[in-house]
Order: sequence, then structure tokens, then C-alpha cells
Amino acid sequence: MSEDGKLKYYRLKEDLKEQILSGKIKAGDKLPSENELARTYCLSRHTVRKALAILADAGYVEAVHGSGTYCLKRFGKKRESKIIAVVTTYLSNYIFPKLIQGIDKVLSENGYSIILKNTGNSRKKEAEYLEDLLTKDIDGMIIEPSKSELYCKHVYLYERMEENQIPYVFIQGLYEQMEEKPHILMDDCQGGYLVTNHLIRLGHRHIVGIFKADDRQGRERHRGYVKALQEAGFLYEPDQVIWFHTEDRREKPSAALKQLRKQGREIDGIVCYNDEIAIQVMESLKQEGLSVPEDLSVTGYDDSLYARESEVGITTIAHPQEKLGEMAAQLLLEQLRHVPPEASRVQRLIEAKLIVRDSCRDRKKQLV
Amino acid sequence: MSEDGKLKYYRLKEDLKEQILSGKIKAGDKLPSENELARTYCLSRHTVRKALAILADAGYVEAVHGSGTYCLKRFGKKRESKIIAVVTTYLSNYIFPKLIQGIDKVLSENGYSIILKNTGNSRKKEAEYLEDLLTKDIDGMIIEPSKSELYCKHVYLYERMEENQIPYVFIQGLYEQMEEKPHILMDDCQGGYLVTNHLIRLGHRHIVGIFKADDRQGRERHRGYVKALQEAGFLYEPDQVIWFHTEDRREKPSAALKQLRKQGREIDGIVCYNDEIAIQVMESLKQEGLSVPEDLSVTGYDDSLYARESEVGITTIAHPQEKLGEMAAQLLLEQLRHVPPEASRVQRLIEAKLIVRDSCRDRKKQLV
DNA sequence: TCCGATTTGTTCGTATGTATG
DNA sequence: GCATACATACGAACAAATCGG
Repeated sequence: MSEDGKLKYYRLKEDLKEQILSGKIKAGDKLPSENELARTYCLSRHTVRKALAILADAGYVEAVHGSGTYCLKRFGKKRESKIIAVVTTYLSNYIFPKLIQGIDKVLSENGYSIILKNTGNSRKKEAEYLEDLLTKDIDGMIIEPSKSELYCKHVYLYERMEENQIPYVFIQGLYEQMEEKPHILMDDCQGGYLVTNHLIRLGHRHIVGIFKADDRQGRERHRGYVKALQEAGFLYEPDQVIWFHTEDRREKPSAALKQLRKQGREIDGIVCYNDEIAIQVMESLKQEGLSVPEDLSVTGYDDSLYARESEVGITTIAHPQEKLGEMAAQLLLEQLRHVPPEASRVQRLIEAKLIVRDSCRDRKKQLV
Repeated sequence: MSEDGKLKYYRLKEDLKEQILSGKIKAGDKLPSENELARTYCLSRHTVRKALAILADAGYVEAVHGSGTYCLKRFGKKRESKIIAVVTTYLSNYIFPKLIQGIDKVLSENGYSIILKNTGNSRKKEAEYLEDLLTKDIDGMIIEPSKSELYCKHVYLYERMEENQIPYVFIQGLYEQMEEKPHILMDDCQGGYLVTNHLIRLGHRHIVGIFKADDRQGRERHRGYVKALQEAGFLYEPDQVIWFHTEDRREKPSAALKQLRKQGREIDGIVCYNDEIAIQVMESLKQEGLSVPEDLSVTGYDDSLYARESEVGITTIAHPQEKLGEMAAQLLLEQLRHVPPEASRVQRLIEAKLIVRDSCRDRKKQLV
């Protein structure tokens, strides 16, 4: 019934819609007047009006009393919903509050609401939510991709977003195939470089790295770690690096470290993926009777509460998550305003900053 | 123009809408036929159809070909939007992530999306957001009231929510005038009782309390503190309690405590509003050359990272925020399912649990 | 500033098609 | 099959807003 091509108003409606979608009628164009359409299509004006009413209701055109009927810019979207979707991986993550705070600050100031989606770092969930969001009436999206180091199988969903004129901004991570899309990232490579370089300058020579294998941050921090080593003229030994995954994050790092030490490997410094891992490692070293920083230096990442409040303050990397949130929101707003004919290709890296605390020792000086 | 009462179809539409909203026409009722309406209102059938088309579009009625036009159940809401609004006070708060995680878990499992609103504990913002949400197409709301200890001047907005068939659940706090509304709260009184009683049982006699004056939690924890003192037969001295506000939370507690000690007041235990205050107090005591728990015992509240990771583990109160979130979401879902003829009046208190760490000393034993 | 042609908005009458009970 | 009710369609008239002259 709803596809009944016999109905006159339906055929006219479809014909006009096709002309709009194909570009024959462009945004802002004035449509033929009702009487003119009635003449050319051999219909009564009433029937023409019915077809136009449906198109107006669906947001394709707008009738202006006394002037004419005009084709709208963003077909199919009646009005701005003033809703932005924010898709994140973890809510439990200790950096999430800062991030969402930054996003909320900018967006709420501009009258937008946030719809929150949490993937739990699952690709399947991400795809599911993107599909759901496509059915909803959102104006834009800020997305932290799940397992961003893996090839993305649902690029088509992002393409559908673009077809629906829904701009989006990547944060924290980015799929390889989409590196030109607007995004805001932390300079994790630089952060990894900073901590490693810090240890090297304090006279460390045998620096183990512990990194997360299944996200961009892990890979980037590792890249910085390698860069610092090579710059200092040290040989990069893959054996010296421990890789862990989301699933084994609670045991793998300390277990693998014990293993390394059992193999008789000399270690004087450990660059950890983040503060949580640093805490875990320090706990494990303590149990083995080693003290930080006297016997071994340890660095963290994130400048979280762990780093500030733990027994031995952790030397770590601060990265302004709140600012990242703000910048991502700002970038999205720009995209919304310019109704981009050619999508603006803005990408930004946010600088990391070294925070020196008590978990690293200057090995060039003797212990007192 | 949109309020033009001169237009016939507009008047008929408004008249029918009024009859539906007032209950004269009930859900499921069959409306008079188009011809009948045309006769009784002295209109052409076309005009009647226009009015009915608008009502159908707005979701009040549904026309069934060959049968008649019927009044729908949830007037004005076309379909379930599957969106729930979550209104919180602070995003920066260290308990927010747990809370939202619990809410998200239950709601996303049931196919709902969350729209997030953050009031910054401002009444004005809360009212503003409620108005905004009323225009949006949400199915329900979970709300943490702002400055819940003050009288609520915008109850009318909550009444409008009910008129629009949008159920809501209060969490964390509750306005005095709305104590029968569905809510889920932490038993803060019990928590305050537990820590105070713990100190008393360890032989403390001069227990100072530090509480937040501008939220329900502060008042309730204070109530528990008083209850424990009275139960133990101690005199409750108001001078022994320090009240602070959101604005002076960073200085007031430690400053007022110094003042008390300067006045020569004997103190052997301090019950703090939360872990953050406990950390602040412990820092301040340290500067004065006092050690915790040897010289003074201190308790916190929240079982946050501060309590777990600080130098001296803080004896504190755990309250499962994630569970609170889950229960609130569950309660809201119940409300949504039952489409309550009489709003179900469910209220629940979640039990507090004492976590003993190292910040309290047993004063009945001598120090070694 | 006003006029008048054009265009959309409202309202009526009438006829026919089609689904329901 | 028939009455009833909604759906589509045509024609006509007037009202109200727009816009160029």
C-alpha cells in the first residue's frame, strides 16, 4: 500500500524526490508552482498539494506562503535535533570523566545534548550502535573507535553517516583506512618518547617496555619508546618488550616481567603502558623484595590518581583529556556550521607532558 | 499563525485534542466518523480530514481504513524513542563513572540509549534542562537532583513530565516535596553511623565530624554520626561538627580543624564527609606533626581510589554506585512497562558497608 | 507606498475507489 | 452483498502573503 505506484500523488512525490536526490533540483531551488505542476502532470492542484505536503513533512522541501516551494539543504532531516552522539570504549576508564566533561562543556554551551554509547571496546557493539544511531535523529558524532589497531570491517556504516550528512570526529584512536577523517588524538608517540628519554638521561641502560597490543595508544607509545632508544644509540631488542591484551591485562604484565627476570635479564628501568600497569608492576616488584626507585625505576602514563596518590609517586605523562574533549567538540561544531561542501580535513595532535615524581632514580649518582 | 483560532480545521483539531487530554475520549475509543464530525461541526468532510490528519501525525489518533478513527494509548508520542535522559550533578565526581556504568549496563541491554545532561549542581541549569527534555522525545528520566537540600521551586516541571507520560526516578538525593516519587538512595545515615560507631568501639571519645552542608548526603551522614554518639551515651556537641559548602570545600575543613585544635579542644577521631576530605585532613595533620592513626584516627567515605591508594589506607564506607545505577535503571524500566495507571511508589535504600583499613587505631590497646 | 500578478493556504462541493464488518 | 467509513481525486472559490514594478 505504501509502495502503491498507481496513486497519482505518490507518483508525483516520488518523481520530485528523485529529482531532488539526483541533483536536478538543487538545494535552495524554487520548485514549479502548484498550478504549474498541476498543468504539466495533468493533476488537480489538490493532488499536487498532497504530494508536496508529504515532501515538506519529510523535510525535502519547504512551502513559503505567497512566494513558492523551495528545496531544502539537508533533505530528509526536518530540523536540527541538537543531539550529538558520543561513542566511547569504556566508561570505567579513569580518563572517561575528564573527556566527557570537556565534550559536555563545549556542546552544552552551544545548546546541544549528548547521547552516550558505550561499546566496551567491542567491534560488534560499535557496529550495532552505529546502525542504531543512523535510525536516530542525531546531528553529529564523536567516536572513540574500538580496537582501533585492527582493520575496520564496517567502514560502510561511516559512509552511510556521510550520506546522511552526519559529520563525525574520531578521538583517541583512528582506523587505518580513515586517516584523513577529522580526528583529535593524543601524541602518544611523543609521550612514550618522553618517559623513555627521561630514563635514559637518568643513566638507565636496560629499559623494559610494557605495552598494550590492541589499541593505537599502545602501539604509539611503543613507537616513542623505540625512537628514544634508537636516538640514544641503544639497540632495540623486541625481547625487551612485553605486550599484553585487554583480556590478560591483570596478570600478563607482572607475570611476564617475573619471567624475564628469571631468565637472568638485567633490568634497571620499566616503561609502563599506563599508571595502572605501573602500580601492578610496583606491587609485584615489592613482593620480590625489590624497591622502587632504588633498585628499579618505573614510569607510568596518564597522570591518574594512582600516580598521584600511590606510596611512591609515579613519574608519568599528563595528557589533558578534558582539553581533548573540548577540541573534539569544537571541531565537530565547525563541521556542523560549515555544512561542508568538501569535508574539512582537520586533524590535531595534543602534546604530552612529562610529570616527574619519585619512581625514577638518577643512576648517575650514587645512592646515599 | 500556528495559534490562529480562526481556522476551522485548527479549531476542530484543538477541540478533539482537548477531549482526548481531558479524558472525554479515552484510549481505544472510536471517534465519530468523518461525515458525522462534518455534520455536527458544520464543516466539509475535507476540513475534518485535515484536522484528523494533523492529530494522526502527532500521534493522538490512528485512522483505520474502512473501520474508523481511534484514539491511541500514549497520546502525542508517535513511538517509543528508546531514549532515557540521565541528569547528574557532576561529571568530574569520582563516583560518576561507576554510576553511569550501572545505568548504561541495564539500559543498553534493553535497547535504550542514554542522553546525558550535567547540571553542575545548579538549580537553574536543572530547570533549563528539564524544559529542554520536555521538548525532546524521551521515554524516561533518571535524575540526581541539584542542591537537593533546598526547597524545589520547579516542581511544575516534574508535573509536566508526568502529564507527558514520562516516568522518572530520583537517585542520590530527593526533594522534600517529592518524597513519594520513585527513588533509589544510598543509606548515608547508616554509613555515618557505621564509621562513628567503629571509632567508638575502638575506644574513641572525642570525635569531630566534618560534613557537607549543601547536599542530602552530608545531612544524612551527620544524622548517622549523631545517632551513633547518642546510642553510645555521648553528648552530641554541635561545636564538634564542622560544616562546609561546595564553594569552600578546599580550605574550610582543614582550616576549621586547626581552629578547633587551637582552641584546645581534645580530639581523638575525625569522621570525614568523604575520602577527599579525609586526604585533605590527613595532609593538614601531617603538616602539624601529627600522625594518623597513632595520634588521631580518621575515617573517609566512598571507598574511592584515594582511600585504597593513599599512604595510609583509609577506613571508609563502600557503597556500590554501580549497583545503584543498575537498580535505578531497573526501576525506570518497570515504570515504563507497567504504563502505570497509578504510579508505583517504589523506593529503595542501598546498604552501606564499612571497609576497615589503617587510618583508625584501637585506643583500648597501648601503642607498641 | 501602493497595486496587481503570482503563489500558497483554507474551505467547500462532489465523485469514485476500497477496506471493514 | 450491503452499509459504513476511510482514501483518492477533481473542480472551484476566496484569503493571505510575497514581490516586482
